[in-house]
Amino acid sequence: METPPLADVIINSFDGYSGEVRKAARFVLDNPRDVALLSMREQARRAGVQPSTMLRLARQLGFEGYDPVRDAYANAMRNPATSFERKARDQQRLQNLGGNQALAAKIVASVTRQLEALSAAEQLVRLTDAATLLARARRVYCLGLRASHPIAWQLNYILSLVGDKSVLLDDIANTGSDRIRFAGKDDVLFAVTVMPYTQLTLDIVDYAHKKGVPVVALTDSPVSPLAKRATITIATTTESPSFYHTMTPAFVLAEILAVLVAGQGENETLEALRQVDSYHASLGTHAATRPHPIATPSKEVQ
Amino acid sequence: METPPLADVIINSFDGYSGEVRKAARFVLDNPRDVALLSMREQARRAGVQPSTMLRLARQLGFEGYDPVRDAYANAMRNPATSFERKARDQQRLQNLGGNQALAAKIVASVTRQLEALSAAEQLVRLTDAATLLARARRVYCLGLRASHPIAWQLNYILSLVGDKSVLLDDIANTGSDRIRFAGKDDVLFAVTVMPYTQLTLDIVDYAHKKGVPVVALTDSPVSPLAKRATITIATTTESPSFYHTMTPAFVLAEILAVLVAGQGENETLEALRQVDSYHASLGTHAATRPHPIATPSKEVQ
DNA sequence: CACCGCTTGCAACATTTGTTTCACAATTGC
DNA sequence: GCAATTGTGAAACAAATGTTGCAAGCGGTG
Repeated sequence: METPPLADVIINSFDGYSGEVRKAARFVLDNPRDVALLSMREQARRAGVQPSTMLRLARQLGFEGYDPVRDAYANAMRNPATSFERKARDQQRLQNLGGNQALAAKIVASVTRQLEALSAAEQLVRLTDAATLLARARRVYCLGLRASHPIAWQLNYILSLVGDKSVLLDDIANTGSDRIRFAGKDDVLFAVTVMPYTQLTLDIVDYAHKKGVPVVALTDSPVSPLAKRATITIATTTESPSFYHTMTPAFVLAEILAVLVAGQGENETLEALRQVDSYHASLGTHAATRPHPIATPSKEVQ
Repeated sequence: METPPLADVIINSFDGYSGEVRKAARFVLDNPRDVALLSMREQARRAGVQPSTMLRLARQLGFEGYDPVRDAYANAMRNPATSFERKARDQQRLQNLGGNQALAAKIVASVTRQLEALSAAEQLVRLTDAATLLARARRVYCLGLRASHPIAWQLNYILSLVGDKSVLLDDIANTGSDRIRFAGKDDVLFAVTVMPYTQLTLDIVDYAHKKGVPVVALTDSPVSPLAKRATITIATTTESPSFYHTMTPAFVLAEILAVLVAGQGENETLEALRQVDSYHASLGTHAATRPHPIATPSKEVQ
């Protein structure tokens, strides 16, 4: 809460208030957090004012009652990162939009907020730890079924660009997980699942865990069933304003993880990327948007 | 609130809890701020749990009632360094730590910025227009190869939850695109590719376009080769501080698109979701975190 | 099968909440 | 000085809150 929501408004019209209302306003200005955390009556008590006075203040600020005021302060505390003004602006725009566009905007806003949370220090530490573990592994087994498939696939895909040590545990004819048999202590199993947890994923993780294979878990909670078996657990959220949960935060995490792992490869990574390029050039995989993609292959790899 | 007050305690004894209490504990873990800001009953509602269960959780944690718990969380919110200081501190820490964490943070920041741009007005219009087109289509063909696979797959997956009109143009033995032969004017082809554009994707889009099949293109530029053939083009960025471009913005767009399309299904969507649930219940696809998932199947679908 | 302990949902409880109402006091204008 | 307006305090209200107690349900044991 960089600048408390109503601070400006209150300060401007403060002189217009009288006696008791000023006391109430002072309290709000001085204890913005308490506005959200305490009941109105309790605030009145601490401000040395009657409950009615609190209400009068709220009304003078243009609100229906005191709850809207508390909500405003509560929201400011919920996501300290984004400023109140911006939120207000977004809110404003939301109301001007149609239902579908509003929903779309809401989802974007929600996901954005969740992404911001990913850069918390502990998360970064976990990520880099996991990256190190994966980078040192002889083989990386990627496992993500159903809704978690894109995440596991993405990690495997990027890792496959820079080497051949990644194995995607997915295949037709129900043989997808068979290769986990060859995993050992020197390998790592990267497993993804979120609520409702896919039973097969848990089973495979269980199997690997019993065999002593280190597990990097990407899931939705530190108390997820995956976390129990995991050496390192990366937790993220999946909440969304829509009927379907979002896998986007997990998706970025996988991308970042992959990039970090690849980065530890140094020279081998560069060499591999060069090979990928010439390979695809030979096969004509990509449309030729220009003569030949030679320089800085890094940015061009798909 | 860097580490929420009771997080450790809850995580440690989580396995000892049972059923409903776990749900309550999950909520507390996932929404620490709401613990302080909302009434217990409201939290119970959001956690999908009886108020009594919240109380039982509090008792199991060694508290007299639930208010002490809320107080603990409230205090944690009162004191913490202001977000500004915290940001500065995080920044500081980032520089002290390895370059890997800095890179991770940079990627997150970059993607976050790109996501914010997605809620621009025109984007939203394009999205909803595309959603309407897809919703009205008899059949939706999803096409995304190589790096674009997760995006096409995700759209197809979500659409498959709520109906059977989506077809993923991907298969083994190089037969992935064969089914596009059956597409006509009443269908829609959803195609994804970004630089460097996959030749095969362009070819298939070309084929469909010539047959009069409307095309919704998700790509990285309004002048991408895809855009030329498209009825509606949704453009996004793929830039990333790392060697590998990010597919995350495209991924959210696909998720949102899917949700919007599903939303236009109304009753059929709800019915389909119920079916998905009972189907998976019969097969035991998901781990049973509780006796039986009855109410509000919507949130539980994976 | 009956029994057990344990968990879960429900309805009821006394408080506390935000709000309304109204009488009284203070202030203002004439 | 008096009337009118405004500000204040206290009591009363319905609604919502945290909490309690109990009955029904569950799975396992003898």
